[in-house]
Amino acid sequence: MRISARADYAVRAALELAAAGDEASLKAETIAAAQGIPHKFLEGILGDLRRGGVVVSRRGGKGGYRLARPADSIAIADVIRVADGPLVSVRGVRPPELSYCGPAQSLLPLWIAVRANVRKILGEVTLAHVATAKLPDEVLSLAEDPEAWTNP
Amino acid sequence: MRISARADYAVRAALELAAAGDEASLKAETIAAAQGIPHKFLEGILGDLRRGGVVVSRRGGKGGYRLARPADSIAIADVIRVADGPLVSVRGVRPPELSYCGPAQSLLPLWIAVRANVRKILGEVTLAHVATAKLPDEVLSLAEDPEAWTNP
DNA sequence: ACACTTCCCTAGTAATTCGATAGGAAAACT
DNA sequence: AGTTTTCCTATCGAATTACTAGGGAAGTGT
Repeated sequence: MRISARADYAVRAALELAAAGDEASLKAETIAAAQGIPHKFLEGILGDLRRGGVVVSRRGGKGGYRLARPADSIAIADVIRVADGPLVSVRGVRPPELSYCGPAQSLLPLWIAVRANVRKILGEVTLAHVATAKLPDEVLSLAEDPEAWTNP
Repeated sequence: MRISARADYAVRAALELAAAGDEASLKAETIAAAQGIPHKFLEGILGDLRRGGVVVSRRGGKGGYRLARPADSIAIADVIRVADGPLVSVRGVRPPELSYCGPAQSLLPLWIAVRANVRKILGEVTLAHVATAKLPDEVLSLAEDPEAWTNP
C-alpha cells in the first residue's frame, strides 16, 4: 500500500503554494528548490494540477503558479486524485470494479472499509490545515498515539 | 495509494488455505485455478509466505501448502507485510523515516494518521473473519455506508 | 528401482514508474 | 526587442512490477 512520488510531490507543491498565500504566485523552480523536488518532474505534475483545476498558472516575467481556490477549500484527497488517479486502488482498479469469488468474497467490503477510513482523513484535511500545522483534533489524536509511530 | 497485485494475490491465496481448513493442504496449481491467479507467479508469492512463516509446505505426491497457524490468529496485515513489505509507504519508505521541511512539516503526522487508520482495520481482521464472511462489526459498519461505495 | 508429483530456484521479458535532460514554441512582462 | 517563465514533446536509463520458462530437489506410490 504505497503512496507514489507523484502524489507526495503534488501535495508538497500545493502546500508551498498554500503557505505563500492565495494571492501570491510561485514559479516551478522556486517550489522545486524549497521542497527538494526534481524541477522538470515537478513541471509535469504542476501541469496535471492545472488541468485538474487545482492551480492556475501565468507565464512570463512575473508568472508562476497559484491555487485556483482558497487553501481551506482544497482537500489533500483532491490534490492526490488529480495528480495520481484514484485515492485507493487494488491492482490499478478501484474497489467497486473488483470481483472476488469463493472464500475471497468478503475481501471487497474489506477494501471498501479501508478506503472509507483513508477518505475520512484525506477528504477532510485541507491544504490550509497542513500548511498552518493545525490538523483537526480527530486526526491529531490518531497521530499522537505513540503506537502509531512504531515500525511494523 | 495502491494495493499491489502481490498483496492482493497473497491474501486471496491465504484465504483459500483458510477455507480449506487448518489440516488440509492445497497445491499451488489448485489455488491458482480457484482464484484465477497466474500459477507460476503465485508460486513465487507462496515462497515468500513460507519464508515469512505464514504457510508451511510439503513437496511430492500429496504435498502442497497449508497455514502455519490457525486462521483466526493471522491478520490480513501479516500476510501483506510478508508478501509485499511495509503496509503503508510513501515513495517506498515507511512514514517514520520521512522528513519534510517548511509548510510540509505537518505532512508527516498526517501520513502517520493514515497508516494508523489502515492498521486499525487490517491488523484486526483475520483470515478467519474474511474466509467465513464474518467481518467485525466495526469494519462492517464502515463498509455498509452506501457513501463508501460511490466512486470519487 | 522407477516414475510421477509437487515444491523450489534462477533467469529472463514486457510494461510501467521514477527521475533527469533537452529543445523549443507560446505567452507575458520590462 | 529581449527576457522570463510556462508549456509541450521526446527522449533516456535505472528500478520496480507483473509475469513466464525451464529445470533441479524432495517427496510419494507402484
